[in-house]
Amino acid sequence: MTIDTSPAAQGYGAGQRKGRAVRRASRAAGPGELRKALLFAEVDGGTLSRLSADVRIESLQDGDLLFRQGSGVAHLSFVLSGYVKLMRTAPSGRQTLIGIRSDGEMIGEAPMGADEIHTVSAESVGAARVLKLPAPRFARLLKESPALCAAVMRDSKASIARLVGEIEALKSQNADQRLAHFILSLCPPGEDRCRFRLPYDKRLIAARLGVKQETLSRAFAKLRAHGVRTETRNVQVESVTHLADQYDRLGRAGIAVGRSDAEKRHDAA
Amino acid sequence: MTIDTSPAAQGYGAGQRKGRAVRRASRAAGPGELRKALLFAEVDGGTLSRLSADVRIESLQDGDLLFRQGSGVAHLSFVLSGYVKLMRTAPSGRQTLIGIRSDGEMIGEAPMGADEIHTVSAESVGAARVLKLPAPRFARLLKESPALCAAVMRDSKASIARLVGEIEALKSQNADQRLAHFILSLCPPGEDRCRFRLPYDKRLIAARLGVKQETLSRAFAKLRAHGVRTETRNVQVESVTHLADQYDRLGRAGIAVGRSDAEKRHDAA
DNA sequence: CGCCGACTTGAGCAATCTCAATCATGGTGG
DNA sequence: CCACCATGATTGAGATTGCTCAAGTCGGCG
Repeated sequence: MTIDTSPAAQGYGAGQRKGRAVRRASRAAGPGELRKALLFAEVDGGTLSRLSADVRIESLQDGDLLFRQGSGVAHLSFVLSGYVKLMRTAPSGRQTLIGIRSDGEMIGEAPMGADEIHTVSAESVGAARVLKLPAPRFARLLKESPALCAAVMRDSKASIARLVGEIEALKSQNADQRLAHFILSLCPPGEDRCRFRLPYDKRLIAARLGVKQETLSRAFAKLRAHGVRTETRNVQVESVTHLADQYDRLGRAGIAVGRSDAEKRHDAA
Repeated sequence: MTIDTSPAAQGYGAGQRKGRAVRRASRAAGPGELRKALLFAEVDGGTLSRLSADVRIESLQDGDLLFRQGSGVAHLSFVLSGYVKLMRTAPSGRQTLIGIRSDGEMIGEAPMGADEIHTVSAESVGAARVLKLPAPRFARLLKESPALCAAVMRDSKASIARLVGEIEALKSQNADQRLAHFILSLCPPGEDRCRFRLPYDKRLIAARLGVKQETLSRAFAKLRAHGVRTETRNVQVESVTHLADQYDRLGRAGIAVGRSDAEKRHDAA
């Protein structure tokens, strides 16, 4: 992969530690590894073994670039361990976090044919291992395997649901609420009092929630009053149910669709 | 369709003009009508004619509810004329606009089987006509037709791209920029000076851009200095290129992914 | 004419960003 | 071992953006 000089490439200078396209330790892999990709959970073994030729596993270091927005789609990749962040780069050069992928998740979109272009860039967050299979082979099998089609369609639906949820959050919740929701999503189910480690640093969490780092820090401080302790990356939640209850109280008005009928009726009352 | 009393149903009281599930003038339709759905643009006639049984066309009035978030997916629908808005309702009852569909566009997601649930509500904006086909029939044909699968996957990709763009906009642009971008997207291609009509009222545009109506009004006022005149729903753009150039100047810092390498290099210089 | 809905405008306030300083931590070299 | 530095995180102060509430305008329409 070459380093281009288009406007979209701003921020990836040669010799920089971050953003380079260097990868280490690429090795071959078999069909067994493919099962680790959630996409293939319900795909038949026959299709999987046909897919498994030319499958490779690569180890990435923090900041390694997996692919760049605007470049051609050569592989379909999955996270085996670690985290990979997806970003969009505006013509101005500004980068916006679109999502973060972890164990078993697909990185980017499933290629359906030749001549596809990456709509986002993908970069490793810390050390990570990814599984890559050649896009042309995948696209070919996609045409022949209804099971694979079904898997891709299911995955797309899940992606869309996730993105819709994100848009809803950005439009209708303030920073405190988004952080509360994020923390609740990390709490292990079952326990009301819990303790866990943040999956990545606060800078990345801030980007994920769509706020500045300082704002996130203040939001964490505000949640302390609701039973959320943090020391660096460790979080302790006094009571998950209590935090969930306080949810709307952290709220703001939000961006509605004009006035809802509920509001209208309320006015009339 | 019944009116439930769950929290999510707030705002849909019986007897309200808006939000009711009443529809008028449902009539049968043939395979010819199906071609108007963009999803089917490249689907073979055989599949299409098999899909066409039980296809119906319905006329909606402003505020008519097509389906409600949380209800079962009974049909796959397309806009034939007019606009349909997609909204999510939070447990608190607050509604957030997720998207707006117009001519030929699919409303919601393609059903893949039984037991699917609508993740959003759909409501007519002004008068509209929609085409509906039974979900079970569509799901069955989806299993048998690779062409249909390909169409659905292509559509999902487009949806994802649209949603990603929206998230990027919400995270990295301020209200002025989002409005400028929206206006630019409405300008007919080719002409530098142009004049057109806004597709729907400003309340809905505000919800789409994720701001309050008052904020939108002020954003319009600010764009006047950049050659954008508006009188009610009519817009005149002095120079599309000039507006596009002014784009970043309307900007703010935005929510980046930590500091980009570009910024780091800039500091060093 | 008078009302209604859509839109605009103004004033104040709340949330968030910006800039800057500080602090803790871990690693590095002396 | 300690001084030093880089990084991440926190905190403070002030500016900006966008929201809230409220009033006012405007164009249709009965």
